[in-house]
Amino acid sequence: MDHSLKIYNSLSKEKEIFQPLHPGRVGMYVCGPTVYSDVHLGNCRTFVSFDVIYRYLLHKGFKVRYVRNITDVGHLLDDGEDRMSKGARVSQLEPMEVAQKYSNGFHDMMRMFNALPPSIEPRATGHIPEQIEMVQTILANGYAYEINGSVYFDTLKFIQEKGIYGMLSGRKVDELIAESRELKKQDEKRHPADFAIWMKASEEHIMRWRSPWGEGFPGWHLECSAMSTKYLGEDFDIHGGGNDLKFPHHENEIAQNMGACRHTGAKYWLHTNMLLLNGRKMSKSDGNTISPVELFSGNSPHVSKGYSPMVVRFFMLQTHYRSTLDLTDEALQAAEKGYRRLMEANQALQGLAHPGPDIKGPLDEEIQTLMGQVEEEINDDFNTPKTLARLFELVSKINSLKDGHLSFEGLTSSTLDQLKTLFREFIFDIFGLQDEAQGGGDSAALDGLMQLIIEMRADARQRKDWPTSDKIRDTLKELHIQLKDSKEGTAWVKE
RNA sequence: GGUCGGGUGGCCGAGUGGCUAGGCAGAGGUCUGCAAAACCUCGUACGGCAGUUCGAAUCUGCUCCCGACCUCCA
Repeated sequence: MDHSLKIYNSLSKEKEIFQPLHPGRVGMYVCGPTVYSDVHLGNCRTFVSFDVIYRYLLHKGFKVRYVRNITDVGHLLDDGEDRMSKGARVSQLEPMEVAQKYSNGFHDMMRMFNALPPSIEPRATGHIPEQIEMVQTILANGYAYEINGSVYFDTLKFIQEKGIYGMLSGRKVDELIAESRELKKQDEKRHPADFAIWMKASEEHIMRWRSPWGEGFPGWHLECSAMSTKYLGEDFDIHGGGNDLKFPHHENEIAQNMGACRHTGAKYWLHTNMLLLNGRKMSKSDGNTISPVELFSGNSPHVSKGYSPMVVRFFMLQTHYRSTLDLTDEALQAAEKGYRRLMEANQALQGLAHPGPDIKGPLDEEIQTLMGQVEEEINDDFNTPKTLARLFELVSKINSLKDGHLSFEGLTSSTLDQLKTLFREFIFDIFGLQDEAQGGGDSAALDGLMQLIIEMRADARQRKDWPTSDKIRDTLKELHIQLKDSKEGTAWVKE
């Protein structure tokens, strides 16, 4: 059985066996959000994907330094205005207030999705000296030029000397020349493919810092180069982000890294695919959009009801991170049921006691094989849908054992224990799911109450008092509590 | 237009030369006072047209359709 981790590298366009630069340690940088408005659901998908990757690396025993930045400067709009400044102007706040407000919202959302916080969450504005230093290095190396207080990366020269520009996005410079849009300040650039690494601040520009080239602000791509270098070194293991960042952001990042320290930065580049709504890209302008909050509350024409964060997370795991994920109401409903099935099976499993005797037979082997496959699937480029498929095959076994359709004969108690551990680890530690059916703080009282009701119904059933027992069952159903009868007694679950 | 990724059973979604995931929905059965839950069985799908092959959904060519990116984007 192959237990090595394989990762698809966007740089080589192939799956490669993961070998960390330093044994036992992994450095991972993921491009975080620009905090100028509420988090987009698509952001959530990307960060949930990397959360699973982070969690799995931790599970494998790696010491992981996970850096995910917050962009709070330099990300310009079409008209040349800074996204942060615009947010500040529109709501009459300090740019830092805008950044703080949406950072808080972003963190709240990540918590709802049960995404682990990164080890370091650096902000672009907190690393202006590092960025200025990098600009100086790139200038000194001859891959940039200064004009009127702005500094541009000399893409053409870089291409001529290094010949690697475009390796990530598969782009060619001739095309870049021919198709580049008309942009403000483009006239300053020597070549349309050049990009700003330091921008001179105009009179009305609020966010500005002193630099060797006058007052200005850093270019959008620079922060990631500067901060990844600072916290992970000139060479590190994994760099991740959304597909849409491949070009120009990551392409330029690589160019900057090469321009500054002659390294590409990360060894493995991972890109998550886009989230679609009803088969097409989410877009505010044509109404084809839904926010995380709307999705949770059901307050949107695109969904028939609300879906909990864990259902949404499970839904995301059912698709591979490199495939587009199409959000539809129907698919969410299916995911909700699947999620519950998995959770309930796990609860049943954790409660299973081996009746003995402890003998190894065909069932033991079958379960061992499936458990091995679970591990194999996640090792194959974090294939969560396939991993889930394997877990669901085990769910059938678990439910059969619980219901007595399958005998414990031939299953060792050690394998049963391993299975319990495997489920706990995959569901909670790696997939990061939480059991929402497990009641909140009032669960002790509720449990007692439900126990009483279930006993009363059992009495009624013994007396063949069907109207009473059915009334209990139906009334609870209306309260979204479902009773599940089996040979072992009655269980209940919140719907 | 350029670049890239797709089109898989009613829906979602893996897979990728023969052994043909999984979830949801559906049908039949077991169980049940009746249900629900659970379990068992079932559908034999891979856009179209050619070709390679003993064998293709999987490879090649052509074609149709969809999506993303092309300096706003996770």
